[in-house]
Amino acid sequence: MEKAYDPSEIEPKWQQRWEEEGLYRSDVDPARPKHYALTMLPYPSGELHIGHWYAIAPSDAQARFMRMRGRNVVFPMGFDSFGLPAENAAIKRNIHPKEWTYANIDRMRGQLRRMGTMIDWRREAVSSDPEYYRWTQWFFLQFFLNDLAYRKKAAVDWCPSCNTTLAREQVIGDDRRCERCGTPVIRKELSQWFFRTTRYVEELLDFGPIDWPERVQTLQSRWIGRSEGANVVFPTEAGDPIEVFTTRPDTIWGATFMVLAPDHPLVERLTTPERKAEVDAYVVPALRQTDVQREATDKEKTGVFTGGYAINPASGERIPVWTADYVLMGYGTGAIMAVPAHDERDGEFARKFGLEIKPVIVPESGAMIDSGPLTGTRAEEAFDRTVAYLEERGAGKKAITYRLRDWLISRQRYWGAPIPIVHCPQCGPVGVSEDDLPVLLPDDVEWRPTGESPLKLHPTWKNVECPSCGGPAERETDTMDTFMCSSWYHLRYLSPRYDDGPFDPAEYRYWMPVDLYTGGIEHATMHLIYTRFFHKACRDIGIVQGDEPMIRLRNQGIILGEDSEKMSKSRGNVVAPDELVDRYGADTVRAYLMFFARWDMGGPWNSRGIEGTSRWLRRVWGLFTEPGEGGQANQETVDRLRRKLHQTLKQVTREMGELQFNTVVAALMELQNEMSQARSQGAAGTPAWTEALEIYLKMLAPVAPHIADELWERLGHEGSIHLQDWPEVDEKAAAAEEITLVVQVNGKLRDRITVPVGIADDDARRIALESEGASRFLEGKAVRQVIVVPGRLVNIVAG
RNA sequence: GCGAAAGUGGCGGAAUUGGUAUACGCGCUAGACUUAGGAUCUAGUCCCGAGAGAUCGGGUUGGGGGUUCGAGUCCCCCCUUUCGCACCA
Repeated sequence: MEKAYDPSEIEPKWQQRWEEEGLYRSDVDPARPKHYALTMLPYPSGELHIGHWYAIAPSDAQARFMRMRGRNVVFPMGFDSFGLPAENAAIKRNIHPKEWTYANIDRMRGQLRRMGTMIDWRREAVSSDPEYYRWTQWFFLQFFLNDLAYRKKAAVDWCPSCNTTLAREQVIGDDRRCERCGTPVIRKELSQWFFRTTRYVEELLDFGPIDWPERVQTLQSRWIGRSEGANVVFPTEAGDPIEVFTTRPDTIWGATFMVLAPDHPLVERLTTPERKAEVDAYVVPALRQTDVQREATDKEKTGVFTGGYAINPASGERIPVWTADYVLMGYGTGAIMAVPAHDERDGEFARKFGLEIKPVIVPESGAMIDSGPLTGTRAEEAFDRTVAYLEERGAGKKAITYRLRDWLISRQRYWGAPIPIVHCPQCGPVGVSEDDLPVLLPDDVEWRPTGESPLKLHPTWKNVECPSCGGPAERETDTMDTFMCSSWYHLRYLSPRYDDGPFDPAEYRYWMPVDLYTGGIEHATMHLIYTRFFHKACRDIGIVQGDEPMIRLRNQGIILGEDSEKMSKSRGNVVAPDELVDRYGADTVRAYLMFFARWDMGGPWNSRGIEGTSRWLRRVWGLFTEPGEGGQANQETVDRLRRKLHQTLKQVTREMGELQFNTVVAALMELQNEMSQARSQGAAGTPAWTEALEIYLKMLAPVAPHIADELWERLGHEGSIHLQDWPEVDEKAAAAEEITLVVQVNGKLRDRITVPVGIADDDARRIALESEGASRFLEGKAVRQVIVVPGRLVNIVAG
């Protein structure tokens, strides 16, 4: 009696053997076409959850498939290991962030090995390793030297009690209090480092060279937020002109007042002495709010009159200047011309405060009225003619504005890559010499909450000589945003221990760009814009080649809990992959994750559903280990087996390429059913049976790599199945000799007739008309038309 | 409010892109086999009606309308759910 399928026995065995044989090592090989399969690296939060499995295991299957298709595939892995959670966990558990992080990495690395992936662990990169962040710092220096990094003041949320900067998630409640001590936060201006992402806006909007989901393209486009319009200058009575951006310059004759953002520098200068008290009383609390709060649409409009007046450069009218929080300093010029007749928000504001509303556009036609010399201009010309008019008079010019702002990379945090800058009283900010990298993050810091950045409080760390003049100077004590680390990890994977640069150019030339990048949609606007920017910036500096880092992107969906709610510890609906692996084995978990839902959609977990996948793999095991029934198969059985086999191969080949994993597994289940049936009809022992067994295992190999290798060995093969070539479809075998011709009368199904595959249209038509099912419904009716769809159906139109 | 995606049996989902709706799996029903298991195997399982029966007829892809010989698929209107964005001038 053969042994039953026992994944707990075979899986560790094969994992060990793969490791010993170096089966998944991938090296540069110019003789073979490469395939760089990349999946987003995890944050070492503690342990791998089912969402990690969902992202990684099907990606691994696809990479394995590509490898069998003849590509030299690299599928690397690493950890995005800097970041705030390590500091929070450290404070909560009184353990050093480094210790916490590396313990988690060890644990998660072990879990990843149990998954049975083809990860080449020699290429592992960990972003908090000095040999990694040395190069993160190096990239910063390149940006600094090439005018892509600069410093400016920017507001942060600040807790005046803890005396520290708070990240967005550390500020809680509508009244915006510090999560630790409950003190209301204030906004504080600090000098911080920015990258010039805005230099690349236009190129970032071009998705032509890459195959990315529409959804991601839309999200990025909206995030970048390109608007065409005009900048127009309004003189003021106080002297300083106000510049505004408008997408509707053609409504300028209807601009009856202006609004400045509360933090606009001109608010103070335009405010008249008698209005000052009221303006101050409005502006100060307004600035404490977040943009999100200020931008809440359902909120009633508020604002105050500054007492100042501007001149509308088109109409020449004297119009009042207000300040209101519905105008944002961060967008456009931080000031607007208000056209209450044609802008909903301005209209609402004007009605509330009794300001003049002057229509200048005919609602139906869009033509301009009451607009001085341009009165009567048709809608199509309104924009261009108004801009030309304003340009002639030096009052404005065409302009494009973007929502996207430069990337703020400074973090007033400990657990991150130190910014490699020295502040010298004589020379200003000076880059650390490349030879002195990495600027090591010291371990001996006071990382408990003291109210200051740990690096600032370190007794000696920040004291250095200026790299330029040699005088006494201080290190920058801010660290870098972790998105900086994750913007280039795909490059470090190529040569994680390379010492002469961030990556080995030979490896780069062979492997880049990434051919398939998989990961969650949640990174659509941050990571995926930053990494594209990073690549383009590096291209212009001369570090990398090509316009885009990742050619094809695909997103997996989210697995919800069994209650259809988002998984969370507090809800108690978290699915633990380790328990599933203990019970069913990694192959079953992998296969079920590929089967239970469309991969790009995700959906609620079903703990009973996995039984079906488990059953299937046990049946597959039986197919290979139980002796076939006696008897001789007839030709029909053999033909049917081969037809199903090659049809399945064709489908699986196409769908693995398209990442349609659920139907791949369904097709393999169907073929297993067909093979069981063929065996009971005596097919075992025929050449077709042997062919079917081998092709079956090769198709199974990417999905369930352990059982496939085990059964491959039991078939008597030397060497791993994962080194085999993907089988070729035998089109002849796959082709059906007969088809089912569907007969419809007036579009309704009336009969099904088996006919030869290449049947002539006339014959199909005749057979359909004569069919029993159709003739029953044709009695007493005249046939008006017969539509023949070759190889499919005949529709008889009668009445 | 704007944008995107989705809505198919009791459930997860399939449908070669305009041509047999409900593949595959879960669950359920009945039976077989038992060394009684979280086992395995066989048959059945969209709804309604007729029939002892193999079958036969009708209906069905959130709702309504349209295009078409033919619509789950295309167009219009509406409803619901999920996810983004949210006063962007």
